[in-house]
Amino acid sequence: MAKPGTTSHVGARSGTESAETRAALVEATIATLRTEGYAGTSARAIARTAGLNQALVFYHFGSVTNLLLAALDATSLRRMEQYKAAVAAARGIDGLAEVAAGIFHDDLDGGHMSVLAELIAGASSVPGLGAEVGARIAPWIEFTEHTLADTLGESPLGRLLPAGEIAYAIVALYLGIEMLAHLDGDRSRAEALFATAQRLAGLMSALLPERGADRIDAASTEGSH
Amino acid sequence: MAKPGTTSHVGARSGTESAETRAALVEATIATLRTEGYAGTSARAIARTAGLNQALVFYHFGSVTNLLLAALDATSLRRMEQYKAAVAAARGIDGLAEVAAGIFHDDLDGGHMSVLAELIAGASSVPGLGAEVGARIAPWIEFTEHTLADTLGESPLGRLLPAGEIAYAIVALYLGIEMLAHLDGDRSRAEALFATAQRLAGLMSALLPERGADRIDAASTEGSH
DNA sequence: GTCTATACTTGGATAGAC
DNA sequence: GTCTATCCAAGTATAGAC
Repeated sequence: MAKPGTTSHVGARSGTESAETRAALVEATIATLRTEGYAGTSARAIARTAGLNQALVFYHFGSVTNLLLAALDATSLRRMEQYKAAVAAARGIDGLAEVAAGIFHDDLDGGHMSVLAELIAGASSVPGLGAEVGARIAPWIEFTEHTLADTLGESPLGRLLPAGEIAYAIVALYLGIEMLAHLDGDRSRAEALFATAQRLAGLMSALLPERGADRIDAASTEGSH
Repeated sequence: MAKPGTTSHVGARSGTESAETRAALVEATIATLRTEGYAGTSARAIARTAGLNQALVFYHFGSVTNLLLAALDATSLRRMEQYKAAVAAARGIDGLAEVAAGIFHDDLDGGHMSVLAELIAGASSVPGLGAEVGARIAPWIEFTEHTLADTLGESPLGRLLPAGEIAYAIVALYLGIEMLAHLDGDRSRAEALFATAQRLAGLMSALLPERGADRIDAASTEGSH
């Protein structure tokens, strides 16, 4: 059968307009997910947002679920790049807290985290979706873990806390905050929380040796674990 | 019009079987939400689980959404009672961590938290649902806040941390963990996290004065804030 | 109060014209 | 590659018999 959608398809042809249509559908999916939620993101709704025909969803992606995953991949990629750049520029644990707060704000506005939240939400209905979404979250936990290890790796606190578990907790917390903020449309509590986190991070950084502050570029060459 | 469903309805008649039917539908809703997820919890699916007719959902509750909220109310009430009893019996911050871990385990098995998570998930589709669910989460944040204040209220840590924000964070974290654990069906990471939390709480309680340990019954009579 | 039957709507997915 | 037209499944909700 060889459905076009799944992953690659033609896609990599010369400069065909097909790629543009695919991209437009992906963007429309993100926008629809953001404004209408998971349940409101049907092939018809996506096509309407994109100003395209509903049948194109199935021609290019095979199913709505596949398009949903493609959309998640797209935002994840973009966000990961931005996170990495922001984290690389941050100094110490208080710098990280600042980055987290700023990015949370961006995410709520841009709806990138919403896409993930909606997909997690909808994952319980479609059988295979949960595992697929889970696989796409794993890199975020790893990224958080590496960032943590690099920031407070050899400090007393770093030795006390298992980085993997803390990373898992941070991702879970971030996700939970997003969902709560999404519920009543009230992001003030979430923002107050990030403000407090920044304050506490400031306190902590004063107590800790400023590891990672001036050796960011050396991080990848270090094998100490 | 006076739809039967919304909140009260006849309900409080003598010993009518109507109440039993309502209860059966509520229980079936919880069970279905747990096994099929939000999207799979239709009036038909609920009725099938209950061994009843689909039309009864609308007769007794007016709409599926109302029944969903009734189910959330039911589990919330039950869980709140269990939480309060468990917390009242706990000693100090390490006792609380133990309670949290045990209850998390129960919740995953019993699916009480799943109901909330699914409803939060689905809330983005139905217009008014988000606010309704949010209103039902508020008591949990308050409960957590009171518990925190009572446990480490006058300790140095208690003075440093704003209880309201930490409570908000804890609820968000708990929710996020539940959603992540639900995703891939892997609860081992979550349980490892709770084990670590217990270990850390043990460390902290050794450093803090054991406030709240022997004055739980006096908590409600205290006005100090 | 509970059932059967059904009207109405929406969404996934495909066939086939262009 | 994109469109129109259409099939089919599943869901909400109501009417009316019992």
